[in-house]
Amino acid sequence: MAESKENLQMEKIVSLCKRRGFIYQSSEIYSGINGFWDYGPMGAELKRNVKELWWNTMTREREDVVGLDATIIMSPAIWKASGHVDTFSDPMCDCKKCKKRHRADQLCEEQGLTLSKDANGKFSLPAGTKCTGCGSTELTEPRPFNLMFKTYVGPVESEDNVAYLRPETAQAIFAQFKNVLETSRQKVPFGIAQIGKAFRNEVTPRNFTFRSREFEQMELEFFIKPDEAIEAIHGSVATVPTTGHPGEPQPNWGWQAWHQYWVEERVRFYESIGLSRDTLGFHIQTAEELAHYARATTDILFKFPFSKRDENGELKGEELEGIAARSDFDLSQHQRFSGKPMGVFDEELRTAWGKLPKEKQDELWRRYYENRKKYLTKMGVAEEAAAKQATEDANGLAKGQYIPHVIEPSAGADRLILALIANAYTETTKTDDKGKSETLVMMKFHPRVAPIKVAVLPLLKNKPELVKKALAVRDLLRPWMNVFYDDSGSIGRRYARQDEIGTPFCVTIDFDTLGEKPELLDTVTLRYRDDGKQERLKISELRDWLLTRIR
RNA sequence: GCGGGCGUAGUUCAAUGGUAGAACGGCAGCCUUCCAAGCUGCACACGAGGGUUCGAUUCCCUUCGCCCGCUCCA
Repeated sequence: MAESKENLQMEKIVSLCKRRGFIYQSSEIYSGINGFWDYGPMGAELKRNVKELWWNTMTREREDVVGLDATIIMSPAIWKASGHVDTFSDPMCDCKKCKKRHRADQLCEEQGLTLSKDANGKFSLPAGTKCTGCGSTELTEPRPFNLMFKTYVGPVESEDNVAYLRPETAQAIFAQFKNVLETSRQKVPFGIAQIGKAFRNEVTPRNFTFRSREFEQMELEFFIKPDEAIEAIHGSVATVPTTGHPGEPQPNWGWQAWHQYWVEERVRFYESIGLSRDTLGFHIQTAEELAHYARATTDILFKFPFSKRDENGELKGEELEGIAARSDFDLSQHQRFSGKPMGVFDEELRTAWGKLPKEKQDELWRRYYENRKKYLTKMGVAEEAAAKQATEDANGLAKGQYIPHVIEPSAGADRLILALIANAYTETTKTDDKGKSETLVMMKFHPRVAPIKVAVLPLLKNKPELVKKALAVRDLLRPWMNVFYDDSGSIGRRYARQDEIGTPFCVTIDFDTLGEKPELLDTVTLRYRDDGKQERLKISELRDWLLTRIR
């Protein structure tokens, strides 16, 4: 089979990843395990840099976001409240004739039949269910496709002890929302950030690490006031342009402004680590695609070599991150399921509410009531009970109480790593004096994410003074950045090796460093990765020169 | 999970029913005054299990993994 260009490109990237120690297949000596990948020495550094940059950008450099590091296994009740237990398990069956696969529940529904489920949770198709593809009734028994990894807590493997490896990190943030609120001295609007592993038993892991069964998420849940509260306090909700960064957060921002803000903040982040806007794509989810509780979701895409093309032949891109406006769905669910209040009290709102004209109070009360009732009835609460609860909630709003709404920028760390690798991968063809050409690979990582920041190289290995001086320079820089020392082979070979792992700078200790030209004593050659250009720098200035470029 | 293709050093490839070669890469030494120079030496592979056979890397089966297409992607 002829392989596509995109496929070849990915194969080259996969092979580079292995050859240079970025990514290996998990358990490779036992012929691997589908959907799991390990990071080698270079990959581990790259990933650390990315996670640290995300963490710093999202928490340490902001006043309004704090961190959390929660467990992977949590109470199974969390996954009932979040809806994962129900929606993450679809019964599937295959047609034995035409091999088409169906969702058993959908298949039955289409034919006016009901999928039955016995006490053990085993599904079975009613007699006469036909394949919609070929009409055959020869279908396999429905098998549940559970996307959550299951395990047992404690020594007894019984249904009572079932627990799940988290399929997303977000729920832990919601579950700990009250604790964080009470111990962090934050007030809405504020966010909770978390980086951590998540697990999904994907039907088909594909495209190298892009869809893995074990992966790492970098998620922010940013809690904001409901628009009704903003309107009560500020008179109206700010309108911001639908394109571009809306600027510094303002007190009168509603969910739309905050959503726009986070989309643009995240794009700035990607730009700051080397993914220019033209390598990214955007997908604004349509009303049909949106989850029922979501108000808007914008996906930030990266144009991978394996991405599909649109009708104009342009790469469409694959999701790196989704920024979702999730209303107050998540905290509401946990409030209902746990019975613990998830609302906050807002002094400012209570004061402002009291000063509102009656008509305004009524209008906001009504809108909040309708939203709450809509949510409750959607979740299967009976009409009457929903109306009662929504009334309580709206009365609460009038007293300064509400359940915060959420803007959720949720990024995949491993997808980002793969994007950075694909983006950095550059081939150049070099022809030597004899007309012999060869292809050289260079990883053009942004210095901020590059696994190794600088390589220190003595020009020659067999001159002890050069080696000694080079080791001293290495030791000078080592406390400040990831430095690599190399003295084997020719200098050109060592440069090429560094190019292939994406080291942005090389420092060469030569005879001038030792004072062959007295005016150049204690200076070094600084060589740039991307263009091979060189300049001379004083050793005394080297550290600061590098630090300004790798941060 | 289904269908198709594939699986030989780290990588890219070759050969073979009688236990495998190369290139590049790696390591060591010599050499080398700036972009994969040269010389010498060394290490490293038939994904796993079973079957057929006197003998299997080669043929068959199973399994694991990779790629493509379906399916799935809350």
